[in-house]
Amino acid sequence: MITIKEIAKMANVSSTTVSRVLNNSGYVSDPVRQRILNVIKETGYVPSEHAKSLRTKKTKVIGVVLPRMGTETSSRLINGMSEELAKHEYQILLANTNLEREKEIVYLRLLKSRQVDGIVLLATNINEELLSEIKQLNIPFVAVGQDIPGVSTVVNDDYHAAKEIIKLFVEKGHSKIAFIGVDESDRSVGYLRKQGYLDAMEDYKLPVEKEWVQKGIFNIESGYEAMKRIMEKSFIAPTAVFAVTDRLAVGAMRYLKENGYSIPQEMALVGIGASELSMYVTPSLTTIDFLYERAGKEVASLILQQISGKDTGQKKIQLNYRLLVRDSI
Amino acid sequence: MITIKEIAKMANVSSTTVSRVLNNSGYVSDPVRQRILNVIKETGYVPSEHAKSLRTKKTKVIGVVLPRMGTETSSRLINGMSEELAKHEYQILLANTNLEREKEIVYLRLLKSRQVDGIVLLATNINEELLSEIKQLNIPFVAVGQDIPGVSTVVNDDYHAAKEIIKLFVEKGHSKIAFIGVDESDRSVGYLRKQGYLDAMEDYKLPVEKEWVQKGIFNIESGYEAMKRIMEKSFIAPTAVFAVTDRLAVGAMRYLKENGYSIPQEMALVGIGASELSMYVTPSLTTIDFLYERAGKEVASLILQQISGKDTGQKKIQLNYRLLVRDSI
DNA sequence: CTGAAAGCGCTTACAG
DNA sequence: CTGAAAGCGCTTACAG
Repeated sequence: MITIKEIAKMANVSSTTVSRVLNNSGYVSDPVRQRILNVIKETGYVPSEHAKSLRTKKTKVIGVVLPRMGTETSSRLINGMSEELAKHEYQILLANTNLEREKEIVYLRLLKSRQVDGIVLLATNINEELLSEIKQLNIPFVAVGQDIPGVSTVVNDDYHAAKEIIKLFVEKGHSKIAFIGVDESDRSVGYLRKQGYLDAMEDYKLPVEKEWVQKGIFNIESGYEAMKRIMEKSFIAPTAVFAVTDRLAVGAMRYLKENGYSIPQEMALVGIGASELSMYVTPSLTTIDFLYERAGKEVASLILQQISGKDTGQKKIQLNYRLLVRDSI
Repeated sequence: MITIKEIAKMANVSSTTVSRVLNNSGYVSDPVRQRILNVIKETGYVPSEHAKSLRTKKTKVIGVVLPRMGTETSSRLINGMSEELAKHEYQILLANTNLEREKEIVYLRLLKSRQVDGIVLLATNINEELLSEIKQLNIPFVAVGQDIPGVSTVVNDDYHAAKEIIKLFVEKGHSKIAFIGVDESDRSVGYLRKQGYLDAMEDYKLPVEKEWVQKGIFNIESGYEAMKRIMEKSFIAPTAVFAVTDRLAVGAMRYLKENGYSIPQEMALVGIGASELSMYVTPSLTTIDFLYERAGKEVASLILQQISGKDTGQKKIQLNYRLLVRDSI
């Protein structure tokens, strides 16, 4: 590794001066600047960011803790973020927990030890330990996807999105509406979407049979199983199903098709997520698009604000959604 | 930021000793070690990786330059990589070019300036400038997806995968086989897959009508258009189509369905990629699964080997694929 | 078993 | 307009 000192020697100046041309700070005469620039080009010298960070206390890196790569949600979010961050010459240091919950805390610490300028957490759930870790982190921080008390967050409006779906069903004439959810320890997807469903049903004074409310995990197969339970166990068969994710909905759809139910005539179906899949299954799935790229940009702006110290305290941003009405209803 | 010095003072020892317990190196008496450990826990002290890197010249970070987040390919690759890297406590510093080609070089330099221990490039194409940049990078480096001369690479066996598909068609009794490709400046997807098609056709002494060979870009819409051109312009209609990506195949499928062709009876269809989509379109798409998670792990191992100096020079790894025969053929 | 000191590669007052 | 020197937070010979 070539250093600033060597460049200085080669250009017959002090490292101070080299530093000045590197950072465009202070005065440097034109001939000297040219000389230095030439040496830099010839040698292909790149200054060490570590030494720089050590002095300046800035790294231009944002740490991102995420549960899993490759879900459309995280991909879209990260795309949005990295686009916005790139404008300000920030980069992303990834910490992929691969759904191992304990790793969240480990990685938060690791990122801090790397002196990242800020941390973004794509949160799937919240627990006491995580919360207290976040508190004592004491660096710019934004949580996405879950509303964590005391910190800035960007969340979807899960509750109203769910209500909107029930409203759509009712407008289409449905009154027997089943529900496929996930565990409520996931506050956004599990709890809030379910609450939206239950509250909307109550608003419309519609009964909810116990068997209509089933739970899966985040994959297609469990949607299939949940739908199966609904159809096999219900005393009164529903005419519509709201699944809290597209994958669950697609699983439900597969069960229905395999068993000869026509969609949407015999059973209407709605998911959430606007996954690519939802558009290409047959019939195409009615779903809700949360604007994740947009969310990513918001997150980037938030954290950048905190870093620059312009932040006026804790912010809660709730993003809009779009209802995509397609053939499954 | 609390530093090692302050810890030392609080524990009434020198920073040397603190460093020793931090790194489990050298001798430290048990009582002293306990005292230091306690102070560290109380204060929540985390050592600065920058200062560390500056001294040790190691960062435990691998830079990854990728064209776009969120394609299944890159997601699966990164998942594979990050899993393997995590085992060795390495992290990933992301540089997302968002398909802007000039950024590749910019990011390679940036990553180097961040003293990453190695760089992985998910390459979409190669040009002279990029090549010479890679040459003078002079740090552990692995390219994925394109065979770049002079460096270690992990690539799919695009050529034989394409041949395999034609073989499958022939076995099913087809002889009039059309092709939807992409621009040949993409050596793997564009050139090699096309070459595989052409060579296989020649091997079987099958004619290739000029109109049967069409080109799209990497999206569904262009597959639709390409299929349309094939059907409208061909003097002799094909009975089978090989599209070089699943998205192109899905587009082609949509055109065929809209225009009343039954699949696979009137037209057989095969893609490449094993995208989630391919499984859930109707009919399900026959495709080739390149083992991307596996590729990610291989890449991680390769770069780790280079870093540890155990590398025995340039390596070329060609990954296996699986043919997934489904309903579209 | 423990510590003083040098040094990693930068930046930044300060002095001239 | 330019440079000498201190210092960022660590680690590591070296000495005791």
